[in-house]
Amino acid sequence: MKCPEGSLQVVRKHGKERQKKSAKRSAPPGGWNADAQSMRTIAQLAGVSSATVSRVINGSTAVREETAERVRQVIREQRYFPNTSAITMKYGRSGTYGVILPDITNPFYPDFVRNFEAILLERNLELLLATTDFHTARIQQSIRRMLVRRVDGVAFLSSEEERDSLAALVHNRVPVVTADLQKTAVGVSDVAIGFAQGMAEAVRYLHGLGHREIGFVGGNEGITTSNVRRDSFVAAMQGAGLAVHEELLLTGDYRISGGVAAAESLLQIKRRPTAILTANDLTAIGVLRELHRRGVRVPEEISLVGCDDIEYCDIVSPPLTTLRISRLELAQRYMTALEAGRDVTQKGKQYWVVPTLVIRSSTGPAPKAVRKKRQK
Amino acid sequence: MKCPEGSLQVVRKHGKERQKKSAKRSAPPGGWNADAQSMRTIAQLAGVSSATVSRVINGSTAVREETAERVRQVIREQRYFPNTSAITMKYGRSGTYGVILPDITNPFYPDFVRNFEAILLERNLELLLATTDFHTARIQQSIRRMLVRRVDGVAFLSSEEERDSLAALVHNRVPVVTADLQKTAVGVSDVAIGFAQGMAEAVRYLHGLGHREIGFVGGNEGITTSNVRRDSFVAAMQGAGLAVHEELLLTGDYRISGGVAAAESLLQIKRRPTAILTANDLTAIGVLRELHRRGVRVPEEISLVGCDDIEYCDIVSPPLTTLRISRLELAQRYMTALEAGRDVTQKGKQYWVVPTLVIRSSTGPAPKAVRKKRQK
DNA sequence: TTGAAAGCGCTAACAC
DNA sequence: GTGTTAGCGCTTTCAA
Repeated sequence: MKCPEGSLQVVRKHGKERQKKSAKRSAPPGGWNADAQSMRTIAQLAGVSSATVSRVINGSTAVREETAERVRQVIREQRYFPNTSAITMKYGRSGTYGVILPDITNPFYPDFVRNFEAILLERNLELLLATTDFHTARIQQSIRRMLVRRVDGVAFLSSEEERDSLAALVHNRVPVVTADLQKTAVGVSDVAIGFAQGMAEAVRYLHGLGHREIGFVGGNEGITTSNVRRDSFVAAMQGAGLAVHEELLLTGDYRISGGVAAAESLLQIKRRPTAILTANDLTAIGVLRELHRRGVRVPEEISLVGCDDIEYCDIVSPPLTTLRISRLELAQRYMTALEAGRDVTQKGKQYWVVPTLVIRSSTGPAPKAVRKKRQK
Repeated sequence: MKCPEGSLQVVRKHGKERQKKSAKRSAPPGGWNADAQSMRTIAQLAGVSSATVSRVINGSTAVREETAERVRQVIREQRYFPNTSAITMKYGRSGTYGVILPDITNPFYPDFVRNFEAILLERNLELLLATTDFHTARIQQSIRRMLVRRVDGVAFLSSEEERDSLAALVHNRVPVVTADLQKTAVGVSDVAIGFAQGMAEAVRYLHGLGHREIGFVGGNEGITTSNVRRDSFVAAMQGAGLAVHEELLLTGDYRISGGVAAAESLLQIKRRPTAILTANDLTAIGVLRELHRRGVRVPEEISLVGCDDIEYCDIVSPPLTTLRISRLELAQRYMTALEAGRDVTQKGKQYWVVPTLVIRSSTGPAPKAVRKKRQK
């Protein structure tokens, strides 16, 4: 189909004719022009050049107030709004920050997104969201999406360590902020959760309640953030002078299902713990659910501590004791890191968010007495 | 600051010099060029014109295979990726769909986003997310964000009816798909939930269990989707030949807090219902929580039915009976509607998703006998 | 089969 | 104080 009707095409509208093009557009009787308007349209209607329109929009003082007002008037009448892709093209930056998440169905992340979006909105910035479902391929795809959209920075909350993929961002001058990797690199900052303190506090608290056999259900095997949490737990136990039993160190998947599975295994073990710490609340909820199903009472027989403090901690029964990680603080830290990291030739900085222990009803005194009685 | 150092600026790099500009960029020793690459860079390295590079990237057959391969080689070596804002500018469309949500912390929506994102990904499309927190100002702001980013369509799941704001989208040739308004307009399609059937099924089920005094806790007062749900409930009751008592028709806010508040009121009322239907699961969870706190047993004293079937229905105790709305189906319907609605001069279509009743443990036989005994 | 060049909307450097 | 114009990266005629 090469336009058989032809002749029309012969009229080339090149060169100087460009100027005339949008002049031909006339507003329909109903009101304003349905076509996307450009600055030229506005300029012509206001009897100025597009440069002046640009100046008015960007608040340049070098425009006579009278002219500016006329331009603003036309802008309002025409309901004109700028085309950000032109601006993006001009500057090579898009006023957009990317957020890469592992799993948007974990309530922790929507909460983060909500806070982060609010911060961006204040700065008139945009959010580009990508979720990875813990898949490496999706991570790489997400990073590419960020690159082609020319984002100004990436908040990378996907737990997996992806140095190589992230390098592509840094090479393209896109600062990156990772989650909880506890290390930085050129162009890559990190926001870590103070699990050392958090786990220490939780273990101390449980120890104070008389617990000595404490189990841990981590996140996905091999993922960096899982390791950090597990190691922090182990360190906390040692710090409290408690023995860590390998068989009580389980892995989950940061989801309810993983908690359920871990609880199943835990109940098979002879050395049953009197308390369980988990890598996140969903895991704890899964554990709770399985314990409940098996008729194990919480906290009478086993105490349970989650991590994150998602809203649902408070609706399960018993409400979960948990290590709260403030999503607002996290979002703020990310924004700070992103802004401070704009120069990707510099080494990134390390930021911290310290969790706080929120005590609810899933924890109680260790059941020594109870167990002894039963065993008789 | 008008460049006092002057002389350097005198060398204007205009006109034909443009061609030379990127030729000066040389790849650093480490490997590939850290500057964002353009097609010109690739073209020069491959010894072709940028038009040819474009053809190769877009799979035009009119390129000799040998040339094409050479170009692909350079693209790989240079890790080149296109700049979408240039494409957006060229076409006036961005390959992005906007999603406007009321509240991303309601697990229903992340679930939707997840499914919708997956569908977009298949089509190589992007997602622009905005949340409104039920505020009109935020809705308008979101719509503007969609406009300036030149989205190709908007999935508007924010419950409030915003005909006027949405008109701005349609005027700019952006098709809109609303949620559950049960009406369409030029350029505006709608995906509605079959609450008529759903509520009828739920009421029939409860009626079958002997319930006659059934209460309803809706969503935010005055919001269209709230009205639809309440009206569907009322119709369902009438259809089942049951009386609707005004005092048993309460409003909530689609959140846990609203359910809590509604339950408080409900327990004050003399005519205590034996069953409660709610506008969504969060509301039901709130009701459940308050009933639990007040020592009212579910389902022995009061049966409870939610709506949505979020994951947390299954972790509260007792697990919630609910009207399941499939997020996958919803996302698919939205995509279909968005694609079918591309011609904004046509009237939109009405689509439906029918909920299904999922029976868990929060519902049981009406407690007639129990109550009578107690009253003695 | 390939290249040259216009043009998408915007900004900024420069001219007046 | 305002206008003119190049140029951001890409696609797409049209010409060769």
